[in-house]
Amino acid sequence: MLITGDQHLVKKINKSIVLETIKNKSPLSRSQISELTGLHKGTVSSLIHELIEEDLVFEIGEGISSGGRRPVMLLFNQQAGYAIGVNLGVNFILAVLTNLQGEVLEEKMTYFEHTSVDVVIPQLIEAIQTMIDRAPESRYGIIGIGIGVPGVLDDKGTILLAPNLGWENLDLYRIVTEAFNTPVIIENEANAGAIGEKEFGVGIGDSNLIFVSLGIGIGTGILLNGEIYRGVSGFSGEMGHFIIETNGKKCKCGSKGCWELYASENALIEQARQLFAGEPNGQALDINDLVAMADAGSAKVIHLFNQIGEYIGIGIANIINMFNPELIVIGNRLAVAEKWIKNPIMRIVEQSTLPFTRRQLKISFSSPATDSIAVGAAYTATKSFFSNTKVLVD
Amino acid sequence: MLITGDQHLVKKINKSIVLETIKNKSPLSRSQISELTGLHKGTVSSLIHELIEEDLVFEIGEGISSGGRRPVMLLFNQQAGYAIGVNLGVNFILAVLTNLQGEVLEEKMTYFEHTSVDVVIPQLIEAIQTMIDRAPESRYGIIGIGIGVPGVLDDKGTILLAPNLGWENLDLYRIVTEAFNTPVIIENEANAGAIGEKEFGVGIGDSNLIFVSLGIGIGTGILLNGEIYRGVSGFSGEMGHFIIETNGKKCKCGSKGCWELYASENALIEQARQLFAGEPNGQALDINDLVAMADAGSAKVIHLFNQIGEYIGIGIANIINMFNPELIVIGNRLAVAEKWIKNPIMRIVEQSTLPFTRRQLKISFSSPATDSIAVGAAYTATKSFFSNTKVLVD
DNA sequence: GTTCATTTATTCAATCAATGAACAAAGTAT
DNA sequence: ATACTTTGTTCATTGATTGAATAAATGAAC
Repeated sequence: MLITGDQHLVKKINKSIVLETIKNKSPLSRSQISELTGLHKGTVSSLIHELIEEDLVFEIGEGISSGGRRPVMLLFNQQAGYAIGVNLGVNFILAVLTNLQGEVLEEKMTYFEHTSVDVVIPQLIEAIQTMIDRAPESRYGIIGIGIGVPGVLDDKGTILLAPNLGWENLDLYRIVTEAFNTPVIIENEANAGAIGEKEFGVGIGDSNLIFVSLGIGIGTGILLNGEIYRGVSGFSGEMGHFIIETNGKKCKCGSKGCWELYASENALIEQARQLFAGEPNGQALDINDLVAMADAGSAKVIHLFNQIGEYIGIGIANIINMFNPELIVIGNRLAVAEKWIKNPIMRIVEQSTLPFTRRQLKISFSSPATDSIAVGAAYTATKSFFSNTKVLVD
Repeated sequence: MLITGDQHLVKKINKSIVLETIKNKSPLSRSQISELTGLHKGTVSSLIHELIEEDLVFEIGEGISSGGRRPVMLLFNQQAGYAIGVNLGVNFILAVLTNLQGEVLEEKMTYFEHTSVDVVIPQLIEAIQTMIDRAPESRYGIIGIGIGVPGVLDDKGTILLAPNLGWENLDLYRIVTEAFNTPVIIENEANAGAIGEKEFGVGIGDSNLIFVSLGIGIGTGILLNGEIYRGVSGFSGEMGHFIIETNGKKCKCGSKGCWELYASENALIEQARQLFAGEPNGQALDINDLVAMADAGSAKVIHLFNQIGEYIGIGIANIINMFNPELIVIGNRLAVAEKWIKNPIMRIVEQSTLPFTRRQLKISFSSPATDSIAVGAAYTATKSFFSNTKVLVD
C-alpha cells in the first residue's frame, strides 16, 4: 500500500519508536530515551505523557543521579492487556496466556486422540475460554488470539490442508473470530515457532533465522530481515519436499526423494519398526522409547539416529547454502533426540556448506521448556495490537 | 538504523512517492497525481515545482480536457543524468550506458582470454571510460556505476572469491572508485540479473522472483518482497551447492552431490566430451555447437540436453517449494538451449512441486536481447541516486 | 555552608509541511 | 450566454518537532 506522509504519521513513527525503546531497554528515563532515539527532549516528554495516559507506560520513581537532578524511571506496562497463544498440535492443544511483553502467565494442555474437526474445535474453543477466564482485569483486556497450525494456510486464515490432522478447507479464522469478539491471527506452526524463537528463545536479536519443525513431516518457518517470509501466495517453506535424492523413494506428493521421507519422525519410526520387525512391541515404538533405548546403549538405535541425523544435516546444509542465516533452530518432536542426532547433523553441515556461510552461523535445538510455537503465536497477536510504524530508505 | 520522524522526512516520503508515480505512469497531470497518491492538490503542486527546479520533471504541454480546464502533462526527465552498468563475465566485459529510467543508450562488448587481474581490470576501466565519454551533457552527469560480478562479495564490494575468474580478495570497489569519482556499486551477477529482470525483463511488477544463473557454475539472485535478499553476511543464494544426490559426485567445495555438478554448463560440456570422446573436435565442443547439433537432429545431444534439463528441474523444484515465488528466470549461458531444456524442466517441476505453489508461478528464460545483468547493475546505481523513502506498517 | 556546574524535565515561541477553503483560469455542455 | 467542471495556485490553519529559556534537583569543590 501507498502511505503518504503528514504530521500524524510523524507522530505515529516517533511514538512507535519511543514505546519500542522502552519495551526493549527499560527501565529508562526520558532523557535516556531522548539520547537513544535522537528525538528532542521535549518530544519525548510529550509522547511519554500520552503513553502514560494510555496506560502503556508508567513511572516507577527516581533513579540514581549521575551528577545532577535524579531521573524519573519509566517502565513498559506489561499488564495493560493480555494475549492468548495456541499451539494446535496433531494430538494436543497447548494454550497460553501472556502479557503484552509475551511472558507466559497461564497455560493449559489438552490431549485428544481423534482429530476430527467436530471433536477438536470445541476443545480448542474451551482451551481459549479457559485462558480468557484466567486473565486478570486490565485496561485493554484480551487484545488478540494467535493460533499456530500444522498445515498450509491462505492469507485469510483458512486451513487449506493439514495432512496430519486430516483437515481440508477449514475456515478457522472465521470460527474463532465468531466465538470470541477479539482479533484473531492464524499462523503456520513453523512460522509461529520462528517468531517465538526470535523473541523469546535461542534466537533473540537474530533477524535471519530458519525454524525447522521436525515432526511427523517437516515444515519450516523462514524469518528474513526480521519478518516472516510467506511467498507470493503464502506457501513458502515447504522444505519437507526438497528433493535430496534424485531417484529416491516415492512421496505422497507425487515427487521422489523428498527430504521428509528420510529425516522426519515418520521416517524414524518406520525404520525402527523394520529394525524390530520380529520383536514384541516392535510396532508400538515411539520416539521417546527410541531415545530411551539409545540412552541405554542400543547400538542398533544409535546407528538409526545417526543415519536420520545425517539426512537432517543434508537438508539443513541446503538451507544454509541458500539463505546464509544467522541461526537455525531445530524444533518439534525430533528435538528430544538432540543428544543422538546433533553430532551427525553438525558433521554433514561442516562438510557440505561453504566456509563463508558458516562463519556467522549458529545451530540450536528448541528448548522444550518454553513452547515457542504457542508463545510465538501469542506474540504475533500483541504485535498487531501495537501496529509498529517504521521508515525504510533504500 | 533508527529513523525518527519530522517534517523533512514527511517531505522526503511524499516527494519520493510523487517522483516514483511520474516515473512509472507518466504522462500525468498534477491533478491525476493527487488522485493516484491521495496527496492534497496543493502539496502535489509545490512538490512538482521543486522537481521541475531540480530538472527531474518537466512539462510537455497541455493534455486533453475531460470537461474542464486542460491539464498540464508532466514527464520524468530521463536525461537528467546517466548510469553505467557492467556485466563482468568470465570471458567478456559488457558495459552499457543507460538513462535514469534504465534505458540502454550505448553499449560496448570486450572479450578477453586471460582472466588475470592485471589484464582484465584495465579493460574494465577502459570500457567504463568509453561509456563516460559517450554520455551526453546533462545536469547530473554520470550518477553511478554498477558492476555485476560472478563471485562471492562482502558488503564493502570486495570480491572474496570468483572461482571462474580465479580471483580472490580483490577490492574492486576501491579500484573503481579511485579510477572514477562517482558512486560505485558492486553486485553479484545473479542479484543484478534478478533486478534487471524485475525492472526491464520478464519479471516486470513481480516482487518475489529468483534469477537462476546457469553458467560455468550455478548462482542465484533472490528477490523477495521487491528487495534482494542477501543473508546475514551477504552470501545467500549459493544454490549451486544444493545437495540433490545424497551420495553423489564429489564437489570441489568438499560436499557431495551438488546441483551444479549435474545441471551447469560445465556438466553439459563434460558429458558431451565423454559422449564424443573418440571423434575429432569432440573435445572442443561448446554450448553453441551442441545446440546446433541438437537442432540438426542429433539424438545423442538431444538426449543429453534432456538429462541436463531434468537435473535443472530438480533444483528449480526445490526453489519453488522453498520460496513459493511468482517467477523464476533462467538466465546466463544455458539459456540459449531453451528449446531443448525447457520441456524436461517443466516436466520435473510439474511432478515435484505442490499444486498450491504452482498456481501463481511463471517460469521464463531470460531474453538474450537485453543483458539483464548489465542493465540491472546500472539500475541499482540509479536507484541509490534517488534514495527512495518508504513507510512500513506491521 | 555556599557556590557552581550538571543533569533532568517542562514550557513556549519558531519552523515547516500538509491541508482545507477560496479563488482564478480555462475549458465543455446545453 | 450561462452553468457547470476541471485544473491548478494561494493563503490561513493545523499540528508535529525543535531550539531556547527556564525551573528543579543534585553532587562536587572550596
